[in-house]
Amino acid sequence: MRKASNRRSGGGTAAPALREPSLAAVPFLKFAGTGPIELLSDAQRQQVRRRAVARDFPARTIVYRAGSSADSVFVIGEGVVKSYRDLASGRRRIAAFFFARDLFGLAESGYYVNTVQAITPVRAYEIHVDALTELFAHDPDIEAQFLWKTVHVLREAQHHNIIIGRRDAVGRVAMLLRLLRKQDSAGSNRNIPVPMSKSDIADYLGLSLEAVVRATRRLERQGIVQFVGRHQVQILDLRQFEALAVAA
Amino acid sequence: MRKASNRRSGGGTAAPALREPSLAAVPFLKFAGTGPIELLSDAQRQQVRRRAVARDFPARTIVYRAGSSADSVFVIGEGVVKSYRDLASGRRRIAAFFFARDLFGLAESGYYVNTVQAITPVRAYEIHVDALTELFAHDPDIEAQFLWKTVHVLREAQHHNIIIGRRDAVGRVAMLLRLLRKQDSAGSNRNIPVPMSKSDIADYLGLSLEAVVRATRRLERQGIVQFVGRHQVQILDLRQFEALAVAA
DNA sequence: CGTCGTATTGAGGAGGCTCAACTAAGGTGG
DNA sequence: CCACCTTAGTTGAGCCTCCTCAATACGACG
Repeated sequence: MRKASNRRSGGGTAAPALREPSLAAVPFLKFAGTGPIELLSDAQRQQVRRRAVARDFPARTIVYRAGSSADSVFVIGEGVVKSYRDLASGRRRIAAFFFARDLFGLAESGYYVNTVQAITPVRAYEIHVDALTELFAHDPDIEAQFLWKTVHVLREAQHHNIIIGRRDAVGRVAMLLRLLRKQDSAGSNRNIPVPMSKSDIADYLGLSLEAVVRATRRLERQGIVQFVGRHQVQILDLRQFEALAVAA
Repeated sequence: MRKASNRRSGGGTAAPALREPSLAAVPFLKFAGTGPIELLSDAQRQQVRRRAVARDFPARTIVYRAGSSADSVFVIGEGVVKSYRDLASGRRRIAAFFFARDLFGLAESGYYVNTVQAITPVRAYEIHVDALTELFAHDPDIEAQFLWKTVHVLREAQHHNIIIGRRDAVGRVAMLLRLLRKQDSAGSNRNIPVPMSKSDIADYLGLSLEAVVRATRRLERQGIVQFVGRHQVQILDLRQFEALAVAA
């Protein structure tokens, strides 16, 4: 299914073929397969790496704030961030969670539109816009890959729209869990990592914290899922889970 | 503020500098101004035009259906379309309305993810994906413009997220009207064209038709706006209107 | 001047929100 | 090691808004 380049799960011993910064997306055009694939070739990753600055953000660190000058875009090597905006009403709306191999740094007229904050410790590659321009000029094909990645993010934003369009809290929570499941391990796993807090989940789903809690509790009482600590969910009844999460 | 090239509202007499297919977006980078600008140069429009097929879609025509093979992207010359998906629940979610100078044709793995239908009579430029590839190879700068346009659409999707995140129907309707107002005439106008039906508005806002009706009626009863026929709204109290639409 | 799709209005019920009190977990300093 | 403190999570009661169902009005078009 996937072009499984030379994957090796061990630690980095003798210069493993550079795997970061890596970009993943479901392609725009037809291809053999259905899931996300790696967009950048080894050579392209090197090109990007050369012009990027590797940075580490401890959990909770603000990467940038909405309204500040947008000088860079970022590619995540490892970790999870949230991209959000605080509204006049005092509410916070999380526009997206970003994971390894994601691209973020959405700007408008040179200023970031959202605030981005690390949820877990994050390693990211910061690419200055000048470097980005240079990169695109040097290799137009890299530009194409960034375009496809942006299209991918756009699709995800539309999916988010569909999620929060549901009126029932249980269904929305189920759909988010399904997202997190696909994020991890190609989605055949019954244990889902949930790095973010329930409060973050509420802000993402457009619910109150209480509604999220009640929804998860109901899922547990019905024997569909079970929380293992605060940051992992176990799926007990996959059939019912999918039924809820897909029904839309 | 805008590069007001040679605008002339009359009919096309002696070869006016080709204005279509035209792409508009708020830029990614800093620039002098704040609204959307034209992305393509005259030469680039010619390049695009050469590889595109001009097509006319009467109102209500389906441009393409979700799930069908995504062979082309489209740039709108004139008219309005809706891009939507029908859910298993029987509900319809409109992901976006697209207007003149917009780009649509979002695909995943070579298949359209949404259905697109003309709301008004539409003139569009259909660009086959092969032609698009060729176009990008020929002029990487055009590719960049398509990237910026996609980023623009992504921002709009996020804004849509914020709209439907509101719980009050009146506020959501106000935000949509504000969008339509900005779409038309740089937004200094008190008369807003509303090409779509209230049912479409409901599907866009994630409300029932009845809720949309009641919300508009309340706006009218409070003397904030007034419907003139079915497809135009007049703003009576701009201050209150903005307060509602911005508050989020 | 009928007919179909769109729009409007009312009544009743469900679900999420707010407010409020309380519990659990994680981190820090003595 | 434990007391303390802070943040995250849980649960209940009552309110409010939107949804559903149902009946009716309007308007464009043939």
